[in-house]
Amino acid sequence: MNYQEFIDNAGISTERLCREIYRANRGTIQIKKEATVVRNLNRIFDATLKLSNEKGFQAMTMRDFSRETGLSLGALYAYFASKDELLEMILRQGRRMVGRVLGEHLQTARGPVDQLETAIRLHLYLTEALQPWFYFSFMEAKNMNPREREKAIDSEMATDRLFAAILQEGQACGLFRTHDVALAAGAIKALLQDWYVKRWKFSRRGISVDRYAEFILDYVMSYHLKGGKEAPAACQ
Amino acid sequence: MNYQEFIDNAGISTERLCREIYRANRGTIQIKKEATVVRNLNRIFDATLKLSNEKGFQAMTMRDFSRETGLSLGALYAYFASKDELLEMILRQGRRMVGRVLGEHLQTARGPVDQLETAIRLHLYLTEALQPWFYFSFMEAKNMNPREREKAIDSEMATDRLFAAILQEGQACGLFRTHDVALAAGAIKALLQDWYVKRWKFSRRGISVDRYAEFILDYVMSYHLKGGKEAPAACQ
DNA sequence: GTCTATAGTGCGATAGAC
DNA sequence: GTCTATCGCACTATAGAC
Repeated sequence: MNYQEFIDNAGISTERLCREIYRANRGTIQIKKEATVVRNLNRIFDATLKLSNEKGFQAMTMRDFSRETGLSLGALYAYFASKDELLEMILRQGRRMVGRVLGEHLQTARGPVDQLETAIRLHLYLTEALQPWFYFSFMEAKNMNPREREKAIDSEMATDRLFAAILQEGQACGLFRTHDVALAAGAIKALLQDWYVKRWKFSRRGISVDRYAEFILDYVMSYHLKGGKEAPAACQ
Repeated sequence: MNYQEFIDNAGISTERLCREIYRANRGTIQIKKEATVVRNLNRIFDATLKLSNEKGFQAMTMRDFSRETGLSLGALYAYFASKDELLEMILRQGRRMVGRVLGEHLQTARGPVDQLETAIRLHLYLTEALQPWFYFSFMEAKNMNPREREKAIDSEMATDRLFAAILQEGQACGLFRTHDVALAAGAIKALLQDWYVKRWKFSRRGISVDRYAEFILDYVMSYHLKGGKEAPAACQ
């Protein structure tokens, strides 16, 4: 799998995201014509991520927001009841899409090495495709209300556990060297996170996401894989 | 070197930091009695880092701040002319202390392996000792004015270059395997950064800073070191 | 469905008493 | 050196015209 293949298969598009949001929030969104809602939600999301990622969600005023979206203050409040609800809507829907994509693509791999590679590529490609959302979610987490923050922490821990489980299995069947799996899983996560948190650095250097995927895989495997690359029978 | 030894030698203390800040800002601080200034600057710094790291510098109001420091609004403005100047004062002084400590301790190492270990431990221990400041500086960077943001980026790039130079030297003299040094330096930085950005995760698991230092060193060295650990003569 | 105009709130910063 | 009291402003959110 490379990034282009991932994009072709994953079914990630802002259009789809906005349509899902509309259908999930028919209660709070006052506008009734689906085409209008989808068009404007697109603008609303782009503007929120852009302005927040430039100067923070709290610091983004509704006037900035109105200018960026091209909608008036009054019109904006037809789509959400408060700034806080806007935040929640974006986070919730992003989480849903991330969960769907991970769930659909993770189970295909067989054996720890293949699983580890798939999980790393999948996370990296997903964060590339939704980079503004991941950056937003990461940077705003500490400013959220307790409920939203807890969900962000849950999600962080779930990723750690996913990688830890793969590493554990690889150790159990004798394919990987023995290490603290929690620390090692955290390290993988840190390397993946760097991609969307420091995107400017990689862009500046002209590093593509596929190139970075190769790099991380090399880095991680050189720590975990034993010298002889023959898989023991226990690893399928 | 372990963390305790670092602390005993590094001369990092809030008291010292506050005294330096006072002397560097005699122009803008209206209060004249040094003892008073140092005592209150201590409160001001602790409160800023605490409140900002809980909910963001922008979201911290001067009224929250007054409550946390125990000083009135009027009193606070005797120490800085605006909220923005407070931000700048804290960033500037932190940078100065970080620069001093790195400058004093980095040159002692000889040979790429020793240099790499020293640089990693030093960065890790420094971020541990000043964790609230590093976290603050990292999370608020994108909300700063252009001048401050540029300084934060410069500092990030300088660390990358420091690690890249060590790796480059190690490769040149045949001690390290050949890799993209810029990517590898960034990876080291990402692993170090995880320590102060995700401190809650490590605390929760009871991982000490010395334990994490061993982990990172193992991780990084297993990627760079060639099989035979004998250093070629060219590496001193 | 989108607009303009504005009510009501809470902010950063200051003046002047002690 | 620190306080209380308050100014002027910019914000979020809403009401009502079109």
